[in-house]
Amino acid sequence: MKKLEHKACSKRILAIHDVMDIIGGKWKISIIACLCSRKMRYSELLHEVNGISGKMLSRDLKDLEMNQLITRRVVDTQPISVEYEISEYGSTLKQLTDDIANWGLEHRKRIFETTE
Amino acid sequence: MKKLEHKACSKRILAIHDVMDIIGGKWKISIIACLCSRKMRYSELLHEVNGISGKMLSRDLKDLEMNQLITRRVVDTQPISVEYEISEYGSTLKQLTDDIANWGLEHRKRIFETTE
DNA sequence: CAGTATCCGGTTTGATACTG
DNA sequence: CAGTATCAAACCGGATACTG
Repeated sequence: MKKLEHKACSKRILAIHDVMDIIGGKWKISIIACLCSRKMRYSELLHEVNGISGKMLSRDLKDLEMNQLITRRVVDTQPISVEYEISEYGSTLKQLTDDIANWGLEHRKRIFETTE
Repeated sequence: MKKLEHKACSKRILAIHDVMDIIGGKWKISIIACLCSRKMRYSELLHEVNGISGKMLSRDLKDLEMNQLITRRVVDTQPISVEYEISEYGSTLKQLTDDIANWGLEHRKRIFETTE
């Protein structure tokens, strides 16, 4: 877990900064959303999270694991595979990722309507 | 409104990418959260959104306005002031920003508990 | 007050090649 | 399969000075 700073200003704004540090960035929410639906291997995520590069995926997975949102388990197949799974704590983000995805879906509709 | 791309892959993941394009980044959610509570002038936001620079604030405000999430109104005082307000569409994000802030507040608690 | 312009270093990201 | 190493490009974001 990363240590947090403490400054004297609006708690809500600080809290939002914290969240964006953890799940902000281009890919993290997508990764979490994927893993909320089912556990996945590295290569599956690489395919599901459209557009992510291997480097970013492994870096973000490391971050998410560090923040205890997901778990990593090496499966002793030949060759090895690695299973990523949402943690109990991580699943407290499920509602949030759902809301984000749903807002995005509605937004798409709106865009396609207004731009014909 | 920005045009969106269209590729053949999971709609939910695409939707999430859209959302992160719009409200991702370091400051945008904080700005929206502020404006959800009340309309504010530029200088107020500069003070409320702890740590943001003038450049980033005006850039993000422009982005948010372009996406029709907020409105900008020049008030003819001397010197002029500018009032930013959440739009009707932008207020559909209120629940989301609340959820993010609340998750962040809980997360802070958790961190301070586990790291003593 | 509400910005814009410029400079500039740091971070993020992607492509590609490589490893166990 | 599941990554790591390296390089280069793009973008982010702060400080400062300036404008109407």
